[in-house]
Amino acid sequence: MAPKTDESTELKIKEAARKVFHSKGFAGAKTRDIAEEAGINLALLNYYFRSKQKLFEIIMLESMQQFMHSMSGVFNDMDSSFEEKLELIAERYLKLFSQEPDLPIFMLTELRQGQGAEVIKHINLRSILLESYFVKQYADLQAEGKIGPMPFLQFVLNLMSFCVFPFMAAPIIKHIGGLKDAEFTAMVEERKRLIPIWVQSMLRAD
Amino acid sequence: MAPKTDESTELKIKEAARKVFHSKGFAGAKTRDIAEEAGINLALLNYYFRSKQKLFEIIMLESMQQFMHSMSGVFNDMDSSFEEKLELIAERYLKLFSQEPDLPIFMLTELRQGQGAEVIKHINLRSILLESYFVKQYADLQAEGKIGPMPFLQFVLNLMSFCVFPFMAAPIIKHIGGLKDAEFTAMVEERKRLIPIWVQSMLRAD
DNA sequence: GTCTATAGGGGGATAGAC
DNA sequence: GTCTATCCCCCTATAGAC
Repeated sequence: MAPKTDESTELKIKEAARKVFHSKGFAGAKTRDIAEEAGINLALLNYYFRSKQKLFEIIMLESMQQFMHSMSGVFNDMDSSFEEKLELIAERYLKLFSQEPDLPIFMLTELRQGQGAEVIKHINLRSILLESYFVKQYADLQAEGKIGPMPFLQFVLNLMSFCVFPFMAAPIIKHIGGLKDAEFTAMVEERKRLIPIWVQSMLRAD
Repeated sequence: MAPKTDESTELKIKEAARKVFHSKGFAGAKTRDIAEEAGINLALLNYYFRSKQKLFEIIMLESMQQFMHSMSGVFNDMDSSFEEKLELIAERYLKLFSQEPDLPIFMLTELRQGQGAEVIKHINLRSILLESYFVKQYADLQAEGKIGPMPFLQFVLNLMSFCVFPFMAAPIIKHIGGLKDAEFTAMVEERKRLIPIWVQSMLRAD
């Protein structure tokens, strides 16, 4: 076993903070919960990250980057077609959210309340999305008349909602559908295949 | 000015609690905020509703019922066709969420954390949805081969996500799209028209 | 019913020993 | 760098006057 260095402790705390913040949100998370989850003392948390607020901002920023990193790679890949990108996006996001099921609702909740509202400004989300190669491919297809006139914003909104919503609504879905975890996973798996098909049919609809 | 009766005060408090809980969630909401919002003293809140927890459960239950009341009426209407129901659902939900933009994320967040998890069991969501006339119409259309084999659960999931997601992601959407409130409203308005079209095209896709 | 005042506890942060 | 002990504020809830 390696000796406990600064960095390993810092990582343990961040990992614990991520878990607790994601599942309980900023207001619901207690620094004592985080310390316990990390297997360290409360005082040590403040030694590494001056305050709960600072720690939160780091977690929030990294969560956001994790979210976007999955995206930007695909969005700017010059070697994949538009159709292939649809498959890649569904594949990647559903996989990410299967591993981090609390991530979507955490981010949307905190962005809407005061806590994360600042973070969004420090990130060039807009340019990543609207100046990507994906947008160009979309515009080209529209110019060629191969897809309908749906505004890109509506299109991305729909694509994202297909990926994100099942995880946000997971408790209700399991309850209504009477699904066990394995069946829920199977449903998500099926969506990986269907989302690109659905999206394409919508693009040709109006 | 009418004299302040019991009921008017109780209503004022509930109204204030709804606002504060919806925007901040259970953990983030402070009883002092609610009292101030209601224009009454903190002690009075506990006089009417023994505790924050009890008050929350009432708000949660009523929010859920509000959500489902919009739904069940349409779902069991014998006089409207399947296609008409799609239009009614989009129309009603987008209108509801335009008035109560915090409602979706509030409910999904609280259902996923401990607070609202119990409430879901006291409501026959499952029967309302899965035993509705809407389901029967869906099954009939499938039997006649007029729509594809998409499982009803996936279908409802998609329909709901179309309505709900724009409001949950509103801050990001406004930021990315550079939309002012009026433009956001216009986008939602356009979705009222487009959602039924999109859904129908998906149903014929696979 | 409605208020003021306050008890009681929980949670964030720090002092200081090791 | 890590711990124990503790401060202190804020929040929920109640006691008691009106």
